[in-house]
Amino acid sequence: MGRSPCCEKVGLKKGPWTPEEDQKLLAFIEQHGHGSWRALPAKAGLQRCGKSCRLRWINYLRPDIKRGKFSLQEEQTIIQLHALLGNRWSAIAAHLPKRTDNEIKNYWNTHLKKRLTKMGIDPVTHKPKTNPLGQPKDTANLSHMAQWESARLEAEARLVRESKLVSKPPPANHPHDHQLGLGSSKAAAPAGRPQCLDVLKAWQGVVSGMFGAACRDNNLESPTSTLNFNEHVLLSGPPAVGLFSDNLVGNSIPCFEKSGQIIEGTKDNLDNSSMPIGLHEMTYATDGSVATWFQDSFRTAENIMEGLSSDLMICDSVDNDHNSSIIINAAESSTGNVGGNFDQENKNFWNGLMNLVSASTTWSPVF
DNA sequence: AAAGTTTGCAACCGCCTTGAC
DNA sequence: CGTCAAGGCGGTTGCAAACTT
Repeated sequence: MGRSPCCEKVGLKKGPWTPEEDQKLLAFIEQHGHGSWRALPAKAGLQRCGKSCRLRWINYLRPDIKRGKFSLQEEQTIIQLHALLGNRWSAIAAHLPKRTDNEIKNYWNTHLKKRLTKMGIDPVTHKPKTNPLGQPKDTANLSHMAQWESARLEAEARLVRESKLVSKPPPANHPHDHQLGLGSSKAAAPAGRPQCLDVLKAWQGVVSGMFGAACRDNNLESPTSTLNFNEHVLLSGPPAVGLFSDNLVGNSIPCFEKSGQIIEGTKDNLDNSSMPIGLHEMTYATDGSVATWFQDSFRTAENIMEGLSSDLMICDSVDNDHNSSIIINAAESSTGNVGGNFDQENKNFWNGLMNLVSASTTWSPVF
């Protein structure tokens, strides 16, 4: 005994839609709206079940759909949200205007999941994969990943807490028009949970908590537990403090500006084996000895903290292949703790640095 | 050029939630 | 409160196109 079919399927067409069918459906909905999907096919003269019509409209025919390649920002958003929400595609789609849940799901399965796997990150847990001995494959990247993961868990806990306080959902922007975020219909929704929750904002709150007032006041875009710094633009607009790095596809490296003075940090500078940072020049290794560069950059940052507060860092990616988290690794280097845990001392350093930046500078990104 | 394999994605399937009664 | 229909969602499949051998 199986469940009875959702609609009478005898004689109904299945498979790819023809242009004629598309035209019929489009014309009918434009004229009458869809109303009841079950009743629509007969009215529109289609030999399809209502469910099929609905899917075709939602995923393909709607006029407000953006098709084609996903931008880097969209990719980042998907990965970030997936880290927070898991396979709640409709909730993820709610944060990506003009993209359908089906398209996002397909893109995840065919592109992003593979990319994370290639980077040694489990796309399900968003944690570094382990070898048969239970050790992470890439210990150098473990510490900050662990921290992201910690922040992610904190974000989820925060979501739950906040969800008990929020009662007024923001307007939905997705054609499915259902609850967002953790409100997915398949989620185990606790009583009083809001219908819509901006998980990215909640996440940003956690990140700002981690990185101090500078981040908190400057609307930083949030990293996820899954990715390294150099996949993120942790800056959204002036006044701001920036961490900037090259991304996976090797885009040119942004510069920073303070009081009209452009701080050079372009690819050309890097290619010339030096990276001017404010009044300080940070050298780096071109031969792949990134750790050395981290230490150098950290010393520079440390010097800044000790008295040169008028001008501040920030770092950049040296080598795409290393996918490294500059600041955290630099902080680790400061304590001889490279590859180890990002401990309280490092956190204190980081928070102090960011507070200093916040107090003394106003930076603007220059692209 | 042909055969085999992989990839990308549209569409389907079945389960779940919601709302009306 | 229970039942049922409809819609929504996520997992999976099927197939065409692209790629490799």
